[in-house]
Amino acid sequence: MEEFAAASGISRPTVSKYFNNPGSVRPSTREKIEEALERYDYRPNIFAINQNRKLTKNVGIVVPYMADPFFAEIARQIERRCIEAGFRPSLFSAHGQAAVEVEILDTLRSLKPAGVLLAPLGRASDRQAIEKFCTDVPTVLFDSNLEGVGEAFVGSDNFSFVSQTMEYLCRNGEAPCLFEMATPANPNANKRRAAFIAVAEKLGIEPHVVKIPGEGWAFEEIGRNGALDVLGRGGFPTNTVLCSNDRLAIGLLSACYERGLRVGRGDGCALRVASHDDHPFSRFTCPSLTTAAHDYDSVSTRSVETLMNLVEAGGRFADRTETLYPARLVLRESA
Amino acid sequence: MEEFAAASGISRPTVSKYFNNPGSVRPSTREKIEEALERYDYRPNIFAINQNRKLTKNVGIVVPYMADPFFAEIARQIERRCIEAGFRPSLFSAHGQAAVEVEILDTLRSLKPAGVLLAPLGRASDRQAIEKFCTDVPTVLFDSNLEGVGEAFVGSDNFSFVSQTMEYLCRNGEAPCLFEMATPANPNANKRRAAFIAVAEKLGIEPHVVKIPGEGWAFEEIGRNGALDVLGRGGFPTNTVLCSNDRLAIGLLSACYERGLRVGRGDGCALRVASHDDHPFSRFTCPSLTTAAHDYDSVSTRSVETLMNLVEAGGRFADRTETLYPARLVLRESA
DNA sequence: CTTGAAAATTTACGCGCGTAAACAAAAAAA
DNA sequence: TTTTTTTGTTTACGCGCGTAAATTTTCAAG
Repeated sequence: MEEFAAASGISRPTVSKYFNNPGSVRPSTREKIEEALERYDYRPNIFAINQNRKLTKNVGIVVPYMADPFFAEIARQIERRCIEAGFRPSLFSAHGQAAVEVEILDTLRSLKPAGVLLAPLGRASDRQAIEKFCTDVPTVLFDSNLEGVGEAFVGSDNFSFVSQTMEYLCRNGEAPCLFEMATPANPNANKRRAAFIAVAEKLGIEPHVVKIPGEGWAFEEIGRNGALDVLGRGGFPTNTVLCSNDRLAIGLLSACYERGLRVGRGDGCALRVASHDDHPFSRFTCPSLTTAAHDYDSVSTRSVETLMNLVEAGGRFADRTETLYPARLVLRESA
Repeated sequence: MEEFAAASGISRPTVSKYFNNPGSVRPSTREKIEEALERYDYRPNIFAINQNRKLTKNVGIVVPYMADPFFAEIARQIERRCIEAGFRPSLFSAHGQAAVEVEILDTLRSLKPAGVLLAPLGRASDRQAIEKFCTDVPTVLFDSNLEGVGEAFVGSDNFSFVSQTMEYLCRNGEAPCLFEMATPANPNANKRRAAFIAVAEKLGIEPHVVKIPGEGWAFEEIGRNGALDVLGRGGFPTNTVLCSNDRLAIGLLSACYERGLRVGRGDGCALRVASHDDHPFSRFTCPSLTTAAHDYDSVSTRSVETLMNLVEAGGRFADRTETLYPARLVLRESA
């Protein structure tokens, strides 16, 4: 930087100031620096920068399971918005394992990030470890909420998801039963079940819940095996099934196809199937899946905005806010 | 570190040596340090470390499209192996965009990584930018090869993929046509077409290639639209279709379902469909997809091994090696 | 033209560690 | 025990930058 400053005819501290915030120097000197920047391709050493700055421009993004395209997509959007905001995001996936999640938080700590956007594993998470982390590093939770943990939460309104799919299904046919994992990994699943029961009560229908066994994040496999089992034992209690999430539904549809059970809302169909999330592959299932879509855009935008505000506020909010976005019903062929 | 060294009763340079390589100090002093490490939870500052080390322990992992679970999975495996080897991997996705790929390489440069594992976008890549990068940073290419770029390549043997699926299909029914994008993003697609033609010649069958339009990485959508188009114009030239990759096949199966075309090898089936990659969702398509599986394990292991050797060799190999792993045929219901 | 604020410059320090050199101590070999 | 080798210690420097204080220059307003 010493040499580069000499070459541009500006003093090093001013050049340093420029790289911190190009707008903080006089336009004439800014031009001089940027001219020199085109002649020599100098770039400040990121390690030296981060060593001296009290607050780095790093942010961590942690998702529970990157092999789920839903998380890949939301991570992508969040990543870009962070870059646009002038930060350097680092992306991590817990790969469905709590131990890895803790490991990531440890790695993150040493990166001294200005803030972290964390979508926790949920039930499986080491809650204590995450709480501890959040007291050290300004953290915004997204997608999946851990009550009271982190400075804020941004996610989807599970009640909106379930009420929309249920009302649609009830309007056009038999009331649905809920198809879900017995011990869901994700807290959203619990909220969806609660919403299912509440909405059923409101609509005056009986809340059948079909619980299937399984652990981990191989939801398609779990959904498929569970559905094969249910179908083998006499089938579902209703001719309409509402899946807790799309990945379970993908497994269910695969099982129905294998059993020769026609899914859809037309004549000759034995079962209607709907779900939640609008997984990127839901358009390509057979039949295509009627589902409730996340507002990816709002969630990612708001998550990043919230984190930026948090950073500016010095890492703490007076009180923990929860922002929930409603679903958008996507009608396709399965129901 | 000064304080920690004092607390452990060892000099700072020795403690520094310990963190560089715990085995490089005498067992008795190692014990002392690790004892102190349990009392105080000291961790060296990563930025200060990287600033001073000539060679960092960082490695970059770059994939073309993280929302493809295939890449998410292989990235996961590579990531873990790097950690096991004592390195600090950073994961990046080009999200299908060449500009982002170049941006990533720029970011990577400033991380001064010991090495980089790069799965390039392929045809869309800015070849010059990548070549330039590879002269600056020791790089091993994986999954998709750019001839002559990087110090080594590790991937799958496309000929093995195609010959296995074709021989299987021809043994049990009509010879297949190849279903592929007109301008494939990935160089593997070109190798697979070449293999298709070569194997067809060997088997004495006519090499029908059905090319469909489309750009980008939304393969399912492209496959679906292409297939709908083909089916609308009188269908495929044969009753057996070999897709260039599973994601196209997922789109094709979706189109067939919509058109009421029964896919499979049994009676009453109009079409057999097979493919390549063994995409994580291929087990859950309707019908489940017969395909050729990558040897994930070997590719990821070998990629990391190769990079480690490269780093030890000082960043250059005498000659560029290409390691190809054969496919494993996975028989399911679609063919 | 004067005045005062805004912006640059000069000078200087320190971040937390790697690393080299010279030396002392401990362990292994003779 | 003595010699050799290995391992630690002491001392010292520098990496590339952020940042603070004191000073000077620049620019806009009066």
